[in-house]
Amino acid sequence: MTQAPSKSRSRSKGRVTLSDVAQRSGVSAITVSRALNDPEKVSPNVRDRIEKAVSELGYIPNRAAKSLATNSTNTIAVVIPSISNTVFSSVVKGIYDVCTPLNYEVLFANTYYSIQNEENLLSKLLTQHPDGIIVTGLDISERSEKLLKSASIPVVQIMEVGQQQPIDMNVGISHYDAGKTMGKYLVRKGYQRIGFIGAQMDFRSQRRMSGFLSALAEAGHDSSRYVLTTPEPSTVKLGGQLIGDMLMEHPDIDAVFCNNDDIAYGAIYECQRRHLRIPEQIAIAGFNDLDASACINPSLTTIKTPLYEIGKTAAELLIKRLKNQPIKETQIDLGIKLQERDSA
Amino acid sequence: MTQAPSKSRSRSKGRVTLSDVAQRSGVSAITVSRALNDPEKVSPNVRDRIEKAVSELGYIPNRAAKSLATNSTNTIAVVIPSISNTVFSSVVKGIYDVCTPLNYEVLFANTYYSIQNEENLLSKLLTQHPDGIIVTGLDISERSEKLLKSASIPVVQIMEVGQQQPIDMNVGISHYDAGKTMGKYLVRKGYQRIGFIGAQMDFRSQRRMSGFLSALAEAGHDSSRYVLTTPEPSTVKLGGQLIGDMLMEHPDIDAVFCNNDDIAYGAIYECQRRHLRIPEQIAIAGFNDLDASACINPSLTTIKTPLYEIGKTAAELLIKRLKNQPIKETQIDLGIKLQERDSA
DNA sequence: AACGAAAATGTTAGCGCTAACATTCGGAGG
DNA sequence: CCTCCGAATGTTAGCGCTAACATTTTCGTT
Repeated sequence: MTQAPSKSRSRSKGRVTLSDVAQRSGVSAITVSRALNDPEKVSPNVRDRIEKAVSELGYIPNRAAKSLATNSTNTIAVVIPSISNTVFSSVVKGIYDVCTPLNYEVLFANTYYSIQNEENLLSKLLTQHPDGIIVTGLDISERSEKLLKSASIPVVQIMEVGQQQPIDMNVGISHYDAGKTMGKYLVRKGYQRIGFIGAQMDFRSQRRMSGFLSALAEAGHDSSRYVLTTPEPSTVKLGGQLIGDMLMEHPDIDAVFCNNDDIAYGAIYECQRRHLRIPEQIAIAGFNDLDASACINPSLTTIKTPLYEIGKTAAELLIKRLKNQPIKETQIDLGIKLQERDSA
Repeated sequence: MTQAPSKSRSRSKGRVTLSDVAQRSGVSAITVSRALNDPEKVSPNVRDRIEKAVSELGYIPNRAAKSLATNSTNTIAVVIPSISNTVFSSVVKGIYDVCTPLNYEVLFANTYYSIQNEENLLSKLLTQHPDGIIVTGLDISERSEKLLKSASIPVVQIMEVGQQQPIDMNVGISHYDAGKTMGKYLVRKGYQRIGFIGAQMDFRSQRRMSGFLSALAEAGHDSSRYVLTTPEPSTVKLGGQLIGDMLMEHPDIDAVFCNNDDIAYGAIYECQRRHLRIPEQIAIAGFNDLDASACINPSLTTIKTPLYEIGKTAAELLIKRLKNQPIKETQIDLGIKLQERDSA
């Protein structure tokens, strides 16, 4: 068990390498490589010897070397606004559940909803030469688009499908239609003074709002009157503030569509605090149908979005493309569902 | 702009490399490398030429090659139970906020609270040869511990500090003390039949529970009577079920400490549904102090935990170690705070 | 027993980058 | 004008792995 004398200018840090395993098991390095990556190409008894050596030496393959040699990283990059947003953590779970068993590594970048950030993060991410990339949204800056295209790797844009042409593939829902669905629903329910409150107001929120308002307009409602938005990141607390401000200005409002469920929770809490009965005095609706939405009092009428499925489908699509498997559609609308409950 | 004829057995995929940039700017590869990594080592006018070539060619460095040459990946690995858990997404944000600006890549693995998973994920993660690693919890299987030690990289264990000796460094809070704090508080408030409900019941939850129960016992309460737990993952919905079951068996219970805020939300909703007044008829307390806890009705009495700070501190500690900077303490208790509100 | 094809294993070189040492350059000091 | 020294740049080799081709072994067939 003597250490081989290191070469004059060696930079090795003494880690166990493939050749150590090869030496120990009396075969060449490439055979060990095959035993590990393609076991059926190696005879059973050699394979056993190699496995024994691997575990005795505690060999851990070096992925960087593999990447360099194969020109592929088995990594997929994911660009999302923020992991700490419940919405995206569901999406991310879907991505993980597909990638982990297939041995794809997942790399995140959080843009925090800033386009500037997106460009920087993107070029940083590409430094890792991911095999494929999942990015949030269809609205991408020209520079980002250029970066993505020049990387010449498959791209899936998620969360949204719509008029805009995706760079490559696309999985999501139509936010405009979602807004419209809710607008029609509230009109149909007979509400008269229907409002909208929203935070963050990224592109998708804006499209939800415009779908919503166009439904109201089509029904002859004065749609622009009861709208209150802020670019601040959306939180439960902010939902309370927004509904508060709205009620201050329009005490007669009788239904509010909230940007998302978090805002809706805040709105519900604030209404309770003001002893407004929901939905009799004021109806509240949300968007996403998070887990808690079915439990809150009153249970929240909202739009159910297939968050986990978006992540899962996007990852599957990407990996199919990477494995050159046939792909039926490159643009997938996973649809939404109006979840009628007690709050509206 | 003719393509250099590829060598006989080239495996290159036509990506722009350092040498392409070098050729274009009329210097050697190493000079380009220096211009990019250590700009002040290169004369200004050469630097300009190189920068120009980089942007003209759209050069993106290959991190795998760099890792292989430098024997360091600029990557830190993070092992947590689940990203989709709000608690961990705060922690993760803390980690990101430290790592991203310093150009450290972050790699996740979700164990979903399974020790078996942890071992597998760990060996997969180590394949990437991260420079350092952050793992959740002090309770680690022997095999995992061996793996970590043999990787000989710095390790920070997070979420919890306690009796158990950490492998290397440690940032968190004492869950036992947290439970005890809440137990004492509820006793002091004069509640008589104090219970505990909990889901998931991982090691940390168990320690919270045992701290809590010992506080009750010390105060002469019959602590074991009003306890209801389940190993299922905790959700808001499950909180409702647990309190429901608890009330079925012990309708006289007058205070309940919930495993975490999500369970507490579910409990509050369910009590509302049953028209039990909180805190008059039944007090509810939680753990973590998530954003929504201050907004819910009634606002939730809970234990505030420094989630973001845990992530941030852990990442800072790890990076200090990686840069061989002096470290004052290797075990940091960030402490908790009892957040008194209306629900208890 | 000889042949040939398939299976098993080996050799060589190169993926893109940087450490370590080597050389050249530019300018201050005599 | 030469010497010397630090700054700027270059040369060489190697990080750990695998693609591509090369060689050897195995084994069924005639």
